[in-house]
Amino acid sequence: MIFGLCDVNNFYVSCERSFNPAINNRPVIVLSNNDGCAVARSNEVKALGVKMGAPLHQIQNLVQQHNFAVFSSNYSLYADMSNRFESIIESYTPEVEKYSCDEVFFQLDGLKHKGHLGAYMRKMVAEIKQGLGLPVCVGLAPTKTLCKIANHYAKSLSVAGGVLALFSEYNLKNALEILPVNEVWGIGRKHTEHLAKLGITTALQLRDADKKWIRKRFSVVIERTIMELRGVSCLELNDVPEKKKQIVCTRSFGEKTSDKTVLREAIGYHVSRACVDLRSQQSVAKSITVGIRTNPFSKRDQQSVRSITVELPYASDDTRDFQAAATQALNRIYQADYKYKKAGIMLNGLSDKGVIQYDLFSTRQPQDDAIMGVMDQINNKYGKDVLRCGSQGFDASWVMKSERRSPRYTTQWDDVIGVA
DNA sequence: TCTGGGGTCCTAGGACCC
DNA sequence: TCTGGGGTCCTAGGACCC
Repeated sequence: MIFGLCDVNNFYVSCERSFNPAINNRPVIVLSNNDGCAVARSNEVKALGVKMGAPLHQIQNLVQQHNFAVFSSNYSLYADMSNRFESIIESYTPEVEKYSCDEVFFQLDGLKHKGHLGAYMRKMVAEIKQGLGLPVCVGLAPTKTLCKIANHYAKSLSVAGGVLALFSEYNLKNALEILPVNEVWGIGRKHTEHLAKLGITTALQLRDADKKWIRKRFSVVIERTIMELRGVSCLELNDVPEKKKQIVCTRSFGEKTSDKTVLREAIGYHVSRACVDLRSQQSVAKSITVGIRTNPFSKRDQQSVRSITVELPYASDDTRDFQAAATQALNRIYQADYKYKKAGIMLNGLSDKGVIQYDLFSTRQPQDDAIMGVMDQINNKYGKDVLRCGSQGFDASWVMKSERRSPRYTTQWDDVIGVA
């Protein structure tokens, strides 16, 4: 088997740089929602020791001192660049799995006729750089887990051409020997601590450990990781994107609030978003969870974290059903004496729309379905939320901060460079 | 009052990923 | 004063069934 992984270096930062070459040699960070944390860092910023997710207010000194370029997240730009990135890869091999917005797995087994695969991949890397201005690296290996590692070295060693392959036992052994075990895909903080107690600190030690013994102490997940490190492929390429099994929408507020109406509107907004998502994958949901919480970082505020799940009598994809359930849920968990910082909802128990059983006594008529369809169509055509439920409100006083967003270069006519 | 063994389904919580 | 959001998979344990 020949797997590949192509991944964009510092994706959000690279998108910003692609349209703004003036920041090519400056340290750059992109912030999370609400302009809270640094979720993407240029190499210069990483070199200064700024960690993933560092709160902006804690790194202000560095930001000033080194003249960082700071951006709010510009999701429409990143989503569009992500699609273009994937298309180019698809033109090189038909078997691809989009793993995340900046990572694509693929298989090359059918492409031996293309000649030297390393050269073929270097051509792809160059085309992505040329066409999108995005720097990418490619790792090639017999399993997905090893691809991650090959990709890691392609990046950290700044390999010429951006492509690194790991196939021979000699190369694999050298690569795994010096790799800390926490760099292995699937080994997080907890497992790293646990493994250290068993004397396992490198990827090579993990690979050569007794897999049954490890399985007893951990789970089948790590056993699979061991097999993957040995070059036995256990994780297949998921080339048909699967439907989501739950849909989550949560946001922090720009400012704390105790106002129930504001909470209701925020939740109403999330319900609408989630239901659009639900319908677009032709699913229905059986229950909705509504949650509200105070700011966990505040030392002064009284803390409260509450959530509740409401079952619908029948699985639905109708925004109105979930709005009603959400209102009910909020009434049960809301307490006036807290300052809330975040609200969210989750749709659970998803299944395919085709197979819902209507109750014999259900009052719902099938033609009701048309209403939601029409609403989605109108909103698609004239813009998000032109048509909406009243419970969503109109002024959205809870909206988050996004003070340094760059223009939507590729998805808004007015923002396209060169358009007056 | 004594009381077996096997199976499924569901949920909560933990761990991990980007 | 300021600290993101959206997912998946696995396991253990309880409820229930025969």
